[in-house]
Amino acid sequence: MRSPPSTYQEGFSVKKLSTRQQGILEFLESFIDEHGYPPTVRDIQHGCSISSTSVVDYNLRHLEREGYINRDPDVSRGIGLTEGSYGRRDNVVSLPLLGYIAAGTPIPVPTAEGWASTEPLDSVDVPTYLTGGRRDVYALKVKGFSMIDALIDEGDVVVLEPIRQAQNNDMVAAVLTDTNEVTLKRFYAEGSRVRLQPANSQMEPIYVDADKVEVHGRVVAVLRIM
Amino acid sequence: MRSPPSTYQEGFSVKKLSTRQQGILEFLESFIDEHGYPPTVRDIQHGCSISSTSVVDYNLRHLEREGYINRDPDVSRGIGLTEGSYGRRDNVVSLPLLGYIAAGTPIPVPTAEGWASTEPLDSVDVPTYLTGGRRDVYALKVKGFSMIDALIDEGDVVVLEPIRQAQNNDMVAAVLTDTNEVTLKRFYAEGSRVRLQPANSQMEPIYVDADKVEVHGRVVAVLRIM
DNA sequence: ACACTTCCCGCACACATGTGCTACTTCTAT
DNA sequence: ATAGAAGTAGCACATGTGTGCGGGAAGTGT
Repeated sequence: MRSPPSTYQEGFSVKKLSTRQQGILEFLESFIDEHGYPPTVRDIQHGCSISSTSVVDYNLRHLEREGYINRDPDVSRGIGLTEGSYGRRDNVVSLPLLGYIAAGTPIPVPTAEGWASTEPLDSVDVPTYLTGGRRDVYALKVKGFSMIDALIDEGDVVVLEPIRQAQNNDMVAAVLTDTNEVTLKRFYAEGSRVRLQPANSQMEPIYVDADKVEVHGRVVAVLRIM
Repeated sequence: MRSPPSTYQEGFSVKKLSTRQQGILEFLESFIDEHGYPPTVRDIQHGCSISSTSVVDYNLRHLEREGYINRDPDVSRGIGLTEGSYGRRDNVVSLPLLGYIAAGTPIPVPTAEGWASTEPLDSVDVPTYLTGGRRDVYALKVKGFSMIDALIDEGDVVVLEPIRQAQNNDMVAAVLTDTNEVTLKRFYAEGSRVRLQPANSQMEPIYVDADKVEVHGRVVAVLRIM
């Protein structure tokens, strides 16, 4: 929200904003938040202790050129934050929390279809940049400590995109059909069998026949509250 | 969204809206959605094919009296939908992304005060349940792979609450003042010295004098995009 | 028919508000 | 130093915009 459009993933190519521009941006945000409509140039002037409307205009032009805001010319209060405020609900998506997943102590898979047809226990709001705009994404809560090897701890929430066919190196929720165990591992297809690789070199990979494994989803994000 | 505020419960007092008022309400909604700011009386006039501004005003008064909208008198575009559109961002908060943190390769701490006075590089929207409503929370991006032992991977974003005094077992961002290294570890006070404990039993803890350590923040959440 | 309410119309006043103009200050690089 | 760029200041003009006023049209009950 504070950065020009696309930069988040890459690191940040943020052109520096002057203190005043930063201040205007913050004022803009809180004003809209408080009033429900954008401020006028003079609102900004007084709110930011600026002595002239033209200075506000000058800096607003700057902010628009840098992509922080949109302006509608000749329209009173015609200022909008680019990613902001109004569209912000679009930056959050509510995911169904379908159940628990663990490695060591297997949890029975509710239905043959996996969690897909399960009633959600709860729901979690996550920012869209975590899901990358994918559809039908769901969340599972990690139970037990046996998946520390995958950098995932008890209580973590994993966000999964439902897939049937994994690519190598994907971290997947896989069901071993003969034992009905479900586990989070990295996936590697090796001929007729599949290697399920922990992330910790201290632990041994699991090898199973390809037809004994069902991939239910691929982990796209992890959330941990400590 | 279409029903008047509190009166609805009681039953009756719902005065029916005229077609025109219904239309104005819908126009209001779509206009705000499209432009990011409320319409003027004249915008409504043209948008709803009304021949006079006073008619719009008349109906707006009506809508306000019935509780469908709020108006700020003498303020251009000072119209707001009561239940609407604006107040639903309470479940997301925008945190400043203040910089990087790593264990192995120490990164110079910008100022003696830590990141507190640093210009944010970017910002990250996170759901409020991750911060637990704490104030002054900030985010750091993890650089380098040397913190896998703490279940934290390269590129993860850690959310920190600024604290000066850590409790045992807290995961903290700690600065070793003599080498100016900053690291994420679990914190244990042991007499006059401090043990900074990795989460991996394969790795040795760091022992330092208590006065050689500055705790800057406590990790309250971790985000990982895979 | 009558009064009465609700709703509509056109207009115009007063102020709100975006923007252009000119001049001045501060910063920055040569 | 010095020139150019970036930022600040004050003002004024044209237009945007909320609101009030007199009056008309349409429904409603008696």
